[in-house]
Amino acid sequence: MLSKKTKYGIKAMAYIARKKDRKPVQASEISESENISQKFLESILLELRKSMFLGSKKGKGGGYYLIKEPADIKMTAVIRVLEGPIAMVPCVSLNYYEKCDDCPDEKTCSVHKLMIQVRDASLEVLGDNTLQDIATFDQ
Amino acid sequence: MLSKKTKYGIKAMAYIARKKDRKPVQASEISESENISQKFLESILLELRKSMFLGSKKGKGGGYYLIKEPADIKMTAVIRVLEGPIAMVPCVSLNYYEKCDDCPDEKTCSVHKLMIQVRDASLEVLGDNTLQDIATFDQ
DNA sequence: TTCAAAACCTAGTAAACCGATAGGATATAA
DNA sequence: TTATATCCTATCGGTTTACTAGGTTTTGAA
Repeated sequence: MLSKKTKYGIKAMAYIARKKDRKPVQASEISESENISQKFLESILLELRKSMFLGSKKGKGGGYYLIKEPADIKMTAVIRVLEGPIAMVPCVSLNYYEKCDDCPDEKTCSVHKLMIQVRDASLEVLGDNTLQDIATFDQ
Repeated sequence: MLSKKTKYGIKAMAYIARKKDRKPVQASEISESENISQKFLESILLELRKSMFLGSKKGKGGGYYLIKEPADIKMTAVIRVLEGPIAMVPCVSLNYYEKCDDCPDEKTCSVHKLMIQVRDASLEVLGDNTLQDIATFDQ
């Protein structure tokens, strides 16, 4: 299951991407428009800024803005930062690999075998989609 | 992330499927061979029996056995019973659908759009794989 | 120079979930 | 009758989740 944090984070980035001008967007505006608790959203936007997806400006007229073009932001990257591994099992994760305690041999593990396939399928979808793709309504 | 429950459940079913004869397999044997806490495994096997994947026999020489052929058990079914929805967001789930509180319109939701694709990709993999496929070592 | 608006930071917290464990009751084959 | 196995209920410590509270700091504009 996707956490609310990740869900809200994606929605927020999509909201910012949808704005034609590149002026900073305030957390309060996103919070209202997307029905997200403002304080919670603030912490998420902060994290996205620290992960170099967003820039920010303090004070009046400040807010958050995209650093890169929406078409250059892969959803794999966003999800990895907010949610963590894309794989459903650590022993199959490319970026967060961890050996299972119980499993003596990954090569003969039935779960491993299956989850590799699921990972690859998810990776393909999430790697193909950019923020641009999901932010736009048309098509 | 896949829960240990699901992981253990799949491993246990694969273990049972791998046995050539169809004699009941004891929880203790699976627990030892697959390094799973016996009590925890018991509860999982029980659940799998109640969900009509396994049959059981009590007393000496008892244990658990498959009701259907491994080739007829799709991994989608197993995962749905043990883990719940395959979709990463309830609003995209086929079997466990739930509307999001925050989302006024699914058709214009960027997360929805993306997660539909992920769901379909996962569904294809898990629907193609049967217990037979993942239990066998060869290939 | 003051004020208000915004991001930024730290801490806490209630509730749910997870991965077990405990302690038996019940059924069955030998 | 006994050992063996499933079956059942309850509990529990730890972690995570989804926030909330209560501020500090920076900045633009009046």
